[in-house]
Amino acid sequence: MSDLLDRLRGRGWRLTSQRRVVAQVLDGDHVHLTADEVHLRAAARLPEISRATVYNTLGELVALGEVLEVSTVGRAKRYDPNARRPHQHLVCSGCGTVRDVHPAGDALGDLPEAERFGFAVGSVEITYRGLCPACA
Amino acid sequence: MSDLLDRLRGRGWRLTSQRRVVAQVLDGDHVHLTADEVHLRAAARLPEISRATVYNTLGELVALGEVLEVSTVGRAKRYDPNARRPHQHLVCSGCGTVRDVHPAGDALGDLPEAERFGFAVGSVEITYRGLCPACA
DNA sequence: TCTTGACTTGGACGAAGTCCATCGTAGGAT
DNA sequence: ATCCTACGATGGACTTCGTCCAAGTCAAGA
Repeated sequence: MSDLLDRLRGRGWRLTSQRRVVAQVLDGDHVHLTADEVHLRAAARLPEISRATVYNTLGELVALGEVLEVSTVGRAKRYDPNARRPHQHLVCSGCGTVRDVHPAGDALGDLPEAERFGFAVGSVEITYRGLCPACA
Repeated sequence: MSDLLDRLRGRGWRLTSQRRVVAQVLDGDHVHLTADEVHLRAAARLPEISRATVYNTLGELVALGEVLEVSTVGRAKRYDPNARRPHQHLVCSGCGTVRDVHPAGDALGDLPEAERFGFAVGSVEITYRGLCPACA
C-alpha cells in the first residue's frame, strides 16, 4: 500500500489526506467498488471528504494506470485496484457483482489480421456475463 | 426488416406505429446508435414518439435478443441491431469509432470451470481497443 | 363495432457523474 | 520554523442518461 503512495509521490502527487484515504480504501481489499462505495468507505475515515474529490482522485488513479475502470452495462462504473496482474471479469447480470477471472486463450491473437482494419490493436477487454449462485 | 416485424408479431407483440418506426430505424443501417439517436431518427418519421417509448421498445428488443446492448466506457449505451451473427467490437481509442469483428477463438470455452465460481455463464463480450489508421 | 388490456405519453423523478468559484493546505523557499 | 503559493478540496448547481407513473389511446380479437 505504501508502495502505491510511494509511486504516486514519485509521480509528483501532492499527498493530501484525502488522496491517502482513497488509496487506502482501494488497497484495503480486492473488491470492485463503485465511486459511491469508495466515497462511503473513505468518509468513514475522513468524514468531510467530498464526492468530487473521490471522483477526481479515482480519475487520476485510472489515468496513471494504478486502477482500472470496469465497464458495466447500465450500472455505475466499478474501480479495480488489481491493475498490476492482467485479468478479465465475470459479472453477475442480477446483482452486478464482479469477480476476477483468468481465461486460458489468447484473445488478442485470435483477432485475424484481416479483421483489424488497419487498427493498431493494443488491448482486449473480456467480460463474461451470467448469474451468480445467489441470483440464479 | 419485415422479417423482424414478423418475428415480433409472432411473439405476440402489438404492432404499434411506434414500434414499427423504432424497428425500421434500427434496421436502416448497421451502425451503433445511442437511445437518443434512435429517438431522433424515429422522431423524424413519427414526430410525437416519446423518449419513454423508445427506451421501452429498445429494452424489449434487447430482452427478445433481437438487438444487443454495447457497453461503452462511461457514455450512453449503444444498440447493435446485428444480433443475428455473433461478433465482437473493435473500438478506436482516439475517435471512438466502432467496428464489428469476428475473432477466431472460443472465449466462452476458454473460461475454465474452476474460474466460474458457480456462475451460470451465458455470454462473453470482447472489446478490442486500439487506434484506427486515421488516429495512429 | 365494441371492448379491453396492452401500449404510449410527458413530466416528474432518480442515479451517476461533471463543473466551477472559492477556500484550504502541502511542501518548497527563505 | 514560518511564509507563500499553486495545486488540490469543497459542495452545490448542473448535465446526462435513464426509469416510473397515472392517465389517455388504440390494435386486434370477439
